[in-house]
Amino acid sequence: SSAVPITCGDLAKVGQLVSKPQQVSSEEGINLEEIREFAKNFKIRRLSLGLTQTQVGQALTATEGPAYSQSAICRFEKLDITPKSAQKLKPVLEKWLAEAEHWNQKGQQNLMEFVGGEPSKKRKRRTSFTPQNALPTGQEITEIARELNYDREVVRVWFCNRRQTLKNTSKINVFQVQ
Amino acid sequence: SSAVPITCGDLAKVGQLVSKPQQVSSEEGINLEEIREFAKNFKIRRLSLGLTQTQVGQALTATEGPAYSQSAICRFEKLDITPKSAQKLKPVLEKWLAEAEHWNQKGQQNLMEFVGGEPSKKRKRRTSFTPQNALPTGQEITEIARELNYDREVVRVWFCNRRQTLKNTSKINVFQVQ
DNA sequence: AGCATAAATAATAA
DNA sequence: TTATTATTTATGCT
Repeated sequence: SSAVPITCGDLAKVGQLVSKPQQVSSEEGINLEEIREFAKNFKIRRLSLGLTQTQVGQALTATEGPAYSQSAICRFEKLDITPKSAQKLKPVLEKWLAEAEHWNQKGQQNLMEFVGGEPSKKRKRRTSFTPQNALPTGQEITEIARELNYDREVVRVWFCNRRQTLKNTSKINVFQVQ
Repeated sequence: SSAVPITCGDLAKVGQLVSKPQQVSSEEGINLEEIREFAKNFKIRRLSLGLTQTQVGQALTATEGPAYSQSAICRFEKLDITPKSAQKLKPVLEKWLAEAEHWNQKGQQNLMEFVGGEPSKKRKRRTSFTPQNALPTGQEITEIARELNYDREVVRVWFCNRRQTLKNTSKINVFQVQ
């Protein structure tokens, strides 16, 4: 049988390409294996610093030129990104992370300042729902799921997330008590 | 004024005690600083293996005697646990993690077998909520509004706007269940 | 001592 | 990228 040509255009992602025999993108001289290695390490180092993808994105947006979304960081870590984009992003992340680690050496407080987050940002207190504004009971969820023809778990999570969205956007906290 | 005695009984947690001057629990000879160090490292090593607290808990439950809940692992990592409990849990976690790392060396597959998770467990496909015209009914809106303790009109308009947006952008009008 | 689930985080459909 | 769904972590409760 004839060999199937491997299309290696702009649309293929690093994660898909890296497992192929030739690990160096010939045309552009991009070392995919190196990128994979870095991506894996980046995640571990990020977590070691206790940073979220969102924090990294926001900090990069503030210091580097263009905007870096949480999704972008996520996609880089998962290698769900084209070699060209990865090649461009890698040095930016590398430099930033090294600097972040440098500040962390000098103390957690310095890192947080560097990242630009509120140093005292505390987890929101868990809300206790009163009977008046309680989430739908298990039975009600089941019923709604049936009526909407959705999986019960999907509906449960939807209510969970929906409440969060509403809480975040409305100035009035309809769900009682912080 | 008289000195306030620091109560250091069974109810105080490692995280609270470790910042105090005396870092060795005198009565029981527990080195709190060592536990803190280990807890921090444990988390990083766990994440490096790509494991969740739930996975660790379940695996421990399967191999070691008693049950270890996700909450238990979480509380250990956050040091929200009494010195006595921490002291008891530490060697168990240490031994297990070392073994997990050993298997991971031999390949990701081996680790997953050791952990006991389904190797092919894939993230659930993201559900596309595409409300068709008939959904939700007036009664359902009333119910949802009541459950969320929101004004009915607010909810109705929200769905109206949402449908409108979706109608403009989506081709299919069928409720899709993934 | 752990369950239920709220809050936070990661992943992804569009 | 944005908006928002799914997953993971943290915690109120008893």
